[in-house]
Amino acid sequence: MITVIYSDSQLSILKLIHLYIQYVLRLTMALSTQPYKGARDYYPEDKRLQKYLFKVMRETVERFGYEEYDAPILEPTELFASKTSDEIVNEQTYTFEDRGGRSVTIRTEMTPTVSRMVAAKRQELPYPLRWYSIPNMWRYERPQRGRLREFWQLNVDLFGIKGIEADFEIIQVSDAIMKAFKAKRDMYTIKINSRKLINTFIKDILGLDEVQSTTLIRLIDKMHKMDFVQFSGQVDSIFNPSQREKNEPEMLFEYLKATNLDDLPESIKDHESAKELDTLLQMLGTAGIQNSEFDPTLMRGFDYYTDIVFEVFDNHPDNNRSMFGGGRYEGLIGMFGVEPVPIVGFGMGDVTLSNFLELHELMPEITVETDIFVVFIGDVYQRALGVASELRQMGLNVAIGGPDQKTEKQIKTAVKKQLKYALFIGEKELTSEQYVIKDLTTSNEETHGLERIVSIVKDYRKG
RNA sequence: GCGAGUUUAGCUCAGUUGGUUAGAGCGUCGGGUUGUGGUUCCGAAGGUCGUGGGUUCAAUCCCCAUAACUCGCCCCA
Repeated sequence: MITVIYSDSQLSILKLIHLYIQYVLRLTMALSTQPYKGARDYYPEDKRLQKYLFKVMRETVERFGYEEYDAPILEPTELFASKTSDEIVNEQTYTFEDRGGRSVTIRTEMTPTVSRMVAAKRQELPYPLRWYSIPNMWRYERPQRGRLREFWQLNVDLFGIKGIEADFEIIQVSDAIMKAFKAKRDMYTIKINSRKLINTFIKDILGLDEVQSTTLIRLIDKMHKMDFVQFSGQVDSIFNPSQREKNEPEMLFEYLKATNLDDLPESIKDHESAKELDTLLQMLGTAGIQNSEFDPTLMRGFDYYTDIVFEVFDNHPDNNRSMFGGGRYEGLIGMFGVEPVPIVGFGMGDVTLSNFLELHELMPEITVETDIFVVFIGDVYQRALGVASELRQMGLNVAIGGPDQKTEKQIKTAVKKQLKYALFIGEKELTSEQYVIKDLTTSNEETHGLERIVSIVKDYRKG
């Protein structure tokens, strides 16, 4: 055992060294206050907006009889690997091993999960099944406008209806959500296409093989990103010489230029998918959704959708892009060894929706959850707490200043919290049971009993 | 994975053709009012000019690298 005895001056030097080390640590090791790349912090004012968005979504889809479900954010990696392409699983997911050596993946979409849930109770669920969810998802990719790593997505799915009525309902729900957000007809366009129709045309009528079709679909999906000369050049290179001799590329261009079903080439015009599209567009028109139109170039990815697809486009010149969409797809239900179910659905992301609402100035001012802030004056804090409790029992959301805060400070706090009302409680008020309620936005003050105060606040809350 | 732009006070941004103590507005804190804020007046705190290296007598400024952010591309379930 060695005991070291320091002199006073040595101790003060040690203290200085200690302080210096702390200082250096603070400089070099200070934690970043930034949220993780591509993810957002929700401060109360942000969370309020999100609550508004979700509330409108929930109220709208529930009016159509959809029920909310939820599920874990983690799934076994196989669930995604089986369905999605290798590139997505390997490069765009958060995948890791749990402590038991199992590979798990944070969900990047809801389809595998909802398919698993429906398959598990395939026989006992009531059809038509109307389900929705607002899950958060993670994709490992570079953030850019309208795309982050973590986002929330309303998923709405209708299971068990084979006919076009299901597609109609899903598009109608999409439109109802836009309306519920106060969007006007001219702000967005609903573009509709049939994957079955284009597949019939390029495979059965033009006679393209599987590889040609896939390449072509992929190219059509991108055609609005290039000029027509470039596009037609690339289309030509997909067709083989004998197909080119039969003028097939020109037939394709005729097809793609159609702005309504009557413009389609004669060879495909009477196909049942064309008739279905026609019925669908008529149903939408009858339902007052006139801003829906046929767009033969709409593809939405490659393999996923099997029949009707639709996309809601923002008409604003600064944001002329697809906001969200959906269509009919097989899902993964068959993979779980049960009989498949017809599914039509869509997914609506919160980021693109927020962009839309901001750009069209549709984002409302959201009021704070707290109704009223109690400002106590003098040595009455305990008794003011009693009044606050009474108000809470009467249905108000009530906050109170810190026990040591001066009156001025309490008011500043209430104003900074953007509250509408402050309630002043001092000796005078406690004695008379008449309290001063102040409207912080107008500086107007009135003196009332608690009953009257509660009704004033509740009236404001409703408005 | 590729490319462009940005990074100076808590926030929004000036600025220095390389030269002593780097500025503004807003915000924050304290005071002029012991039962009342948002308007006014006075005062204060707050910056290794993103990080590391190089050139130079001297770098916040020039060069290189790197990170973060923003916007595109790729991809998009």
